[in-house]
Parts: sequence; structure tokens; C-alpha cells
Amino acid sequence: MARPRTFDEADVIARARKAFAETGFAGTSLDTLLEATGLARQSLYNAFGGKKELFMRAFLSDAAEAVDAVESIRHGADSPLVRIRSQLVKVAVEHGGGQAAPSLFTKAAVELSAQDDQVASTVAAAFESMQTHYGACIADAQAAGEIDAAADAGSLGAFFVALIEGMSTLGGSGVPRATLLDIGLTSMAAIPITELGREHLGTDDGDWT
Amino acid sequence: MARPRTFDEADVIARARKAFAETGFAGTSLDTLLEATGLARQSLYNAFGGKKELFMRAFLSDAAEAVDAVESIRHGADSPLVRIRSQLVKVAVEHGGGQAAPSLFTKAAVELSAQDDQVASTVAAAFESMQTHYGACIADAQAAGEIDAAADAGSLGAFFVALIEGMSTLGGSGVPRATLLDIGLTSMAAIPITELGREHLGTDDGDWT
DNA sequence: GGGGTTCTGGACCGCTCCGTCCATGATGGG
DNA sequence: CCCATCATGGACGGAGCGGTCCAGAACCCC
Repeated sequence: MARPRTFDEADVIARARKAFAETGFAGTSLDTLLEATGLARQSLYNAFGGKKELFMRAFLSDAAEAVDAVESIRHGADSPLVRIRSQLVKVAVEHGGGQAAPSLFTKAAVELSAQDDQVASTVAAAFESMQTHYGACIADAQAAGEIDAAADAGSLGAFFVALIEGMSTLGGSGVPRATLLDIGLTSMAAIPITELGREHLGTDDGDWT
Repeated sequence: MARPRTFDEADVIARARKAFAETGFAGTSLDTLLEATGLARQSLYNAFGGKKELFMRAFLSDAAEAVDAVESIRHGADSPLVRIRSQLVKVAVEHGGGQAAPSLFTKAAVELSAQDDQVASTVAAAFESMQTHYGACIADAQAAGEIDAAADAGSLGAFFVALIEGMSTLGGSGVPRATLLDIGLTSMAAIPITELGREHLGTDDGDWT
């Protein structure tokens, strides 16, 4: 009954996410956005409502993805402790890719948390979810005897949230992947790991034994 | 021989620093800047050269201050290990002040590292200096027998740089001071502290013993 | 294949941006 | 006491901003 769109909405959001991640919200003009997404001025307005709305779509999408990436540590074939290490390695690899653009979630949190209430509450909720996921995984590891039962899972969760945000910032500023990997593995030493936990982690990473 | 200035250059830079820290470079207009600093359009141009130049003055000033804050752990009456803990507490308190503006250094690093070479190189140099200062302080603590001699001082230095950047990001996003304090103290567990080191730290913070 | 509906893209609008110009004001040495 | 010198601030200008309008094109259902 009508002319179909020549673009895929999810694809447009993905491209917008990349553009915003590179130059931020205020630093990305509508024209730049149109070039990056390939769609026409009016199409962007029809489909999304405007620059701010498209940004929020991209931002919310990236925030959800960032939380999901942390949530994934609660499932998997490996033991909880091994999953935490894998997650830290993954963060280091993803944010340490030299020319890779920094995470939009981190960028938006730093740029707009103080100015936009919706961004601020989204960021706060995301941090809380991440902390919860880390804490739950640590609690699982405690139940499995990999981590000292006396450890404060909530504190360690908050600690890891701060750490991965720091890694994201460093990675976006050009710190090489190897350094981020080192940071992630070094941070594991903050966990009071039991003898059983060390066995599960194996002996390939001897730095923090 | 000439009409004297009615403003103090250092004071202008301090006010500009605050304004840029709140809304970033692209998000801070010249008019906003003029209102924040109290000087006239032409005066800003005469004294600094333009928006970008004033920003760089403010940014370089803040970056130097951020490095100095870390450098300070290399001197002091307390033992090296205690100084590290004090520094982490200080970072938590400064960045966790609820309405406090985020650090311009962190904000500029996230916003502009990918776009401006001068910012990128300044940020990289600052990170490197911070890592060196942390590493040297940790080495001092090793020499004093507070930290296991087998620990990798460089890795721990990079780890703490990532952590304080993460704390800065979290603090700028509204994470409360108490949480940041918890994060800072939790991170101390990543250091392989000797029995002597624990004695020096005292027993008032029992979480990570 | 005609008609109604949606998408498209260039022209256009008012606004704000940063930077510049210039007339005026203030100063202190000669 | 006057003039050279610099700071000041209102006015201005070109450029870019985000957003809107509208005529034409593409499509699917009937």
C-alpha cells in the first residue's frame, strides 16, 4: 500500500551508534549522521523523530548490550571464576583494538550524565545491573568453593564495574590491548581465591598466584 | 602605559575548566564560556586566542593536576602502602561528591582522544606518568617489605590507573561517595601485601585482611 | 493500471555557532 | 594634561546547526 523503506532500522541505529561513539552527541552533526547512516534528512526525521531521539535509541541499545555482556558471565560451561576471567579478557580485547572506537555507553555516560536525566538514570541502572551480575557470579563461585566465603560479593561487583569502565576509558584513549589484558588479569588478584579456585583457573596465568 | 586587565588569567582558566568539565568541549558555547568566566568576547580572544586555545590551557592544567595528585603518593610521612590507600580514598572522596562536576581530564580524554592528536598524546603521557608513579610507590613498598617482592609493580600501576579512571567515570555519573570508597578499598586486595604491610595499614579496615 | 499512501531528497528557515571589527573607555608615562 | 596604549563590549558576518516544507518518485492493494 505504500513505498517501502530502503533502509533497515537496526542497521541505521548500529551505524549511528558508531558515529556517536566516535564524536559524541554534541560533536556529531546531523549531516555527519546522514552520511554515516546513508539515509535522507526527512527519512531520519520520519523514522526516529530527530537527532536526540536517534541518539537515545543508539545509546539505549549500546547500554543494553553492555549490560548483557556482563550478564553473560552468569551462564556458561566454565566455572564462575573462569567466566569472570574470560569476561575481563573479552573487555580488554574489545576495547584495546587500537583504532577501535570507544564504547558509546561509556562516552555518553561521561558526556551527558550530568546534563540529561534519562541518560543519567539509564547509566545508573546499567551500573547497578552490572554490579549485581558480577556479585551474583562471585556468589556462585563462593558456593562452588572457588572464592573465600568471607568475601563481600557486592563490593567486588562494584569494584569490577569501576575497573571495566576504566579499561573502556583507557582503551578509547589508545592504551594498547596488551596493557588492558594485563590490567584485567591483575585485577583478578583482588578476589580472595581458594585453592580449588586456583586449580580451576589453571596454571597458564602465573602472575597472580 | 595601558589599561590593565580586570581579570586574573589563572582564575579565568579555573572557571573555564569548570565549565568545560560540566558540558564538554563541543557542548560548551563561547557565550556560555564568557558568562562563566565573566570576561568580554574580545578579551578572551586577546588573552587566549580562541575557544580551542582556552580549552587546551584548561585541559593541560587539569591533566597536570591529575598527574600531580598521583605523584604525591611518592612523598609523605606515611609508609608507601598507606599513601596508596590514602590516595585511593582521596580519589573516592573527590569524585564522589554527588553534585561535583566530573574531572575535565577524564572528560576530555573520553571526548577528544580519538579526534585531537594533542589531547591524545597528553592523555597518553599522563596515563604513563600515573602508572610510573604508582609503580615506583609500589616498588618503594616492596623495598620496605610491605609488599611481596615478586609482585609486578608495573602491572599494578596500570591497574590502579584504570581503577581511578573508572572511579572518576562512575563518580561523574552519580555513583555515591560511599560506593567509590568501597571500590577503592576493595582494590587494595589486588596488592600482595605482606604481614608487615598489614601491620602498617592497621586494623581499621578489616575487609581485605 | 489507477489511486492512495508512504518514502525520498533538495530547498529552505530561523537560530546559534565562533570569530572579527570598531568605537569607546580606562590607564599611566612623558 | 594629553596622548599612546591596551582592554572592553556591542554590533556584525559567514558558516553550520537542527528542523521543516514540498514536489516528485516508488510502491502495493484494489
